[in-house]
Amino acid sequence: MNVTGGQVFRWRELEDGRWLGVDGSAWFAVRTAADRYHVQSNQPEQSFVRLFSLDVDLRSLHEALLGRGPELMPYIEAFPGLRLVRTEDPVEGLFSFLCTPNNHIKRIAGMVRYLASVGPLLDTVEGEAIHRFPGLELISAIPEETLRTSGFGYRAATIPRAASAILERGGSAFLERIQRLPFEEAHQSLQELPGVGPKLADCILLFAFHRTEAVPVDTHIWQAATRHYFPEWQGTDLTGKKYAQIGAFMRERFGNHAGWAQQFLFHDNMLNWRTRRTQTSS
DNA sequence: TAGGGACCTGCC
DNA sequence: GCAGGTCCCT
Repeated sequence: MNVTGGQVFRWRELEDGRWLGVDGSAWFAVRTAADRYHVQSNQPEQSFVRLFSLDVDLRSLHEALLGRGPELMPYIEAFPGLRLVRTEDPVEGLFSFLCTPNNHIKRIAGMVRYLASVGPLLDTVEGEAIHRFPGLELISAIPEETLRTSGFGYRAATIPRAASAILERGGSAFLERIQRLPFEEAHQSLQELPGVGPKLADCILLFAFHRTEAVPVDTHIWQAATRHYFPEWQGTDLTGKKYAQIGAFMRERFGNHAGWAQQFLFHDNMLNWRTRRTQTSS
């Protein structure tokens, strides 16, 4: 099973080889063995099934994707177990992605872990304190200076301000509205929040709200898109207009599965872009 | 719209 | 320099 997305920021490997993760008020300690998972959790099994979309039949999903985009074949074959997560708490995904701009995974994970530590204690597992991710009020109350000294850099300012902006718009009601809104409107609304541009809006929709038609276009998807779909753009820069065109193209091609297609392209390029660039530049 | 630069920090 | 961008300014 391969999983990418915001929620992986709160998964880590324990010394005994198990993976410990938190989602909403649920925690999971997972041991993988052959083709099975052994899961210890404070929640019933359905929570785990839901989180990892284990109820999604990958075989028919792959067929649907390949029917629209045969160019995905090598990526699907390379990552046959790739899945989108389906998180419980949009607040966690939203604020996790506010940590990502112009940043790298390792540091992002540390920042997300710090934010989580502000939340209420859920449990203690293997000596590890498990925190529920803080709610909007708690996040909005974190002083910028505290985040600055905790290594958040300039994101120290946007994170509490974004929480306040959501609260001003109704808090959880705003989040529920985002969930129901047509895609383009939801994408626009999220960009009212400080620190949220087109890319983060797509990440938040895909990973925090499980809007599977969302297509975050980062450097990896830009490379894949110019390789497969827009060869005439090779060597040019990604602009706002091209960003929108890539998403629209992917949605037209893959419909509500565009986000899944994005994941295959992203995952492949993420793992192979260094060698690929070496090949093409030499 | 497109182009350019600043922005925190840490790793390659 | 650059990393899973955004914001602000010509």
